[in-house]
Amino acid sequence: MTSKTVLIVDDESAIREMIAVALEMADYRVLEADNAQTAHAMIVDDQPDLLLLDWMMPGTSGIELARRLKREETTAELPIILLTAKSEEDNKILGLEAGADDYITKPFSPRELVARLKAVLRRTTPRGIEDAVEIEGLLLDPASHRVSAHGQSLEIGPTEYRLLQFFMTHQERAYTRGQLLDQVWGGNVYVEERTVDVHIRRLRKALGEPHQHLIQTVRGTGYRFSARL
Amino acid sequence: MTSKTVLIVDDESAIREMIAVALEMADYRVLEADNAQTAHAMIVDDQPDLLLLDWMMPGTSGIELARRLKREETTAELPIILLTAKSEEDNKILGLEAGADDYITKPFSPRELVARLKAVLRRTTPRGIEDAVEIEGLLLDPASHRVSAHGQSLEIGPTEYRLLQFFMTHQERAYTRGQLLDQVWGGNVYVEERTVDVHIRRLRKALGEPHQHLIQTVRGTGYRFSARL
DNA sequence: GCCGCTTGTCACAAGCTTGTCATATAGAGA
DNA sequence: TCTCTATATGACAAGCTTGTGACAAGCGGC
Repeated sequence: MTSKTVLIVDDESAIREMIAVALEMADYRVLEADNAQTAHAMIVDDQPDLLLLDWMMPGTSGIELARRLKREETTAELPIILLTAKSEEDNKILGLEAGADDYITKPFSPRELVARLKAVLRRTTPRGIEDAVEIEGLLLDPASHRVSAHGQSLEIGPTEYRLLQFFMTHQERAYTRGQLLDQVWGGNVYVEERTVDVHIRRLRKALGEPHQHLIQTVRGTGYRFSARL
Repeated sequence: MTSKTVLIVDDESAIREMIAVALEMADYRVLEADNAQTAHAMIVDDQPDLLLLDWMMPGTSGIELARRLKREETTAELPIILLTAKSEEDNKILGLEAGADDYITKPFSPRELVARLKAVLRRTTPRGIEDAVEIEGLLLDPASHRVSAHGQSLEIGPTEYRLLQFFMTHQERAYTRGQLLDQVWGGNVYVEERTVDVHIRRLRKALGEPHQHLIQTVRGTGYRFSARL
């Protein structure tokens, strides 16, 4: 299994360190940030799979960041676990309202943390990362990181794989080249929009004749993945 | 699409000019300021959509201005891209802490600038999630950017799509060709009014026999979209 | 350091769209 | 019915947008 990336946001480096160690032992990739701004940048750039967010921080607070992330389309799906020293019910409510998926009060044991984190990930990644997606005989299996058409496995490059995975988990919806760049390439990469075209072509080629029609051009807009004609 | 306004703040007029040209070519509206004070006034008055801010300036520095803007509620949401001659990591951190959304080091190519600017705008402009509209089996779904009649998707060009979308969201009301031009083509475009006729025809053709009657001619005035006879 | 694979760009080819015209039709009023 | 005016249509050339093949730089493994 490809290991997940977790971004820890907390202003106290000791706490970050403690958590990081625990997560690394549990085989997660770990990123750290000590304030909301940096965190936001890292989220856009590195696209972590989960956010461990401290509730109280100088500057933009955790809640504030959570709200902002939920508002933006590209980050709205990112699961968030709030960390807080206060155990009051009020905060819990506020946190969940802000879009947090779970909530842990300090102090907590590394074991508890990892357990909750697993639970949230299990809950929030119903498809794509874990489960294989299949459509019209085209199968993408994240576990083996392989794509096959009617059992016959296909030759496909890394970028095309990511592109296909994104498409298969976001069907029936048109995306602009810019959005695809954000979602598949990651945030602050500076790439020509037309590059998307080239990868679309490579993907189409890799899929072969029988599945070409799944990747549809939406003239004047971008592309769409759809089983419908 | 209405073009976005970008405010460039830099004390060197040569740099401002260079950037302004690049942005204008990319179809942005450009404002310029050579110091933080003027910039602040322009932000309040003209409400630009994005700020390109030089980091080092005489008087109030870029960072300082950024901090100030983030503190004020009315301007906190304004996306900021910092420009700087220094490529040190320190500044990047400082900049992001001050609330910048991205960061470009001089020298940079106009293309890179425009690309980043687009990315930031895309990220910060909350994507309006419009709902699908349906009438008499005719369905227009903005998400998938598709029009279908009783499940069967229709072949339709970009302009006809926009025209239909406008009509479906503004039913039971007659519009003159001029109004349609304004609404669908966008304000400052000079096209022959008769052109609307042609697109109406194309739209009718695309809709096919069963839905023709929805697009009605209002003699002496213009057109109307209506389910009523 | 060399080799092979992946990527991002370009330049050019193809394919669609679009705004206009010229011409055919259809309405309205006399 | 006839006439005048407003619309509908079919055809087109220019302008854009997208598809392609080739290529060079970047990266990782040997």
